[in-house]
Amino acid sequence: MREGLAQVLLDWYDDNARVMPWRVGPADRARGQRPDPYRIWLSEIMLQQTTVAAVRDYFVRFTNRWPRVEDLAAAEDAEVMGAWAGLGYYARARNLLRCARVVAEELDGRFPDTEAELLKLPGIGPYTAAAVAAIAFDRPAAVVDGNVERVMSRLRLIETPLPDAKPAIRQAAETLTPIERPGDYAQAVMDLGATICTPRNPSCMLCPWRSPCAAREAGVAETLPRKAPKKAKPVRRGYLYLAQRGDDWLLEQRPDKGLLGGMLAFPTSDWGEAPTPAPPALADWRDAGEVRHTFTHFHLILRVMQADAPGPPSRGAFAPLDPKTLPTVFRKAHKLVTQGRTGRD
DNA sequence: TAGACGTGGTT
DNA sequence: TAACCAAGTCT
Repeated sequence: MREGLAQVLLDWYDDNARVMPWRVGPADRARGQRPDPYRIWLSEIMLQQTTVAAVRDYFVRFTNRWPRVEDLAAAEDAEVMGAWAGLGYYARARNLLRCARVVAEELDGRFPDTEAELLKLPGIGPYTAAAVAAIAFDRPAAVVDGNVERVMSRLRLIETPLPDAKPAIRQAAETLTPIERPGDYAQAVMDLGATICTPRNPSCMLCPWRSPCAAREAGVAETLPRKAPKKAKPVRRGYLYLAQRGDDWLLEQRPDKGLLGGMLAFPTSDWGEAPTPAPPALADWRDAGEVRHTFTHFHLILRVMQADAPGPPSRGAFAPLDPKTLPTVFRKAHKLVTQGRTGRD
């Protein structure tokens, strides 16, 4: 009897599953071990638009510090934002806390086990709802992330550029999702996309789906999925102010909405074509150099101004600083003056 | 609905 | 070096 495509992939996964701190591997899963929904949810939030390599240490740190969703829900906002610093997309951390508090306080500490209910929680969209339902609760939910878009567009030779191809891709993904072992299947497709069906130089010779992959057959696997061209990033400039009093630094918390929202920060001017200087205290400001940083949609060049004996600040407050709790752009500025390097991106 | 929203590794 | 890419969500 011929095995279905899902079964072929599950066989491949049984031998090739990657080991990850939040994952219950196929062998343990077969013995009946169940994943912890809290850990699956946390890993999925961290993994949004973020590589496994970048997430690993943060995940271990978070779960050591906050082993259960109730622990995370009880944490101070600033503690969690500081622990998230460096991972990026900080709205995820704000929504993470909101979600943990809803689950702890209104759902008795238990995550919902259906896509529809998960989707109602902050920070959980279509992908994450499906991933948690499938991986944590073994529901036959179709996960569609960047890996799956690539795998499906190749397997079924979907040549329509993204995002117009999304309905066809979802259709293909839902059709393939099995009733048996849907959680392992979800992880298997993503492992396939991450290790075999890669964006460039896919290892088609090693692929369990090399037959019947339509794009491989047509010799165009590497060109899929097609995507609309990206827009060029503009350059913005600004001033950043480093004021010290002994071991204390002048710091402020950024507003909850917008770029780097809710994060600890050094005071800056506005960022634009011709920024207006905005020193946060009367002082003898000196030019300490330049920091360059690239965000998702623009390049930033910051003129770093430094002062040692500033007057009373008009914004922020002086406090001890652990630079690890700063977003990367501010960590670069701190490093510039503490290690005397020119910050390049 | 298209744009906002980070970062670090790879090519 | 500049561009591209990675387990998306929100507005």
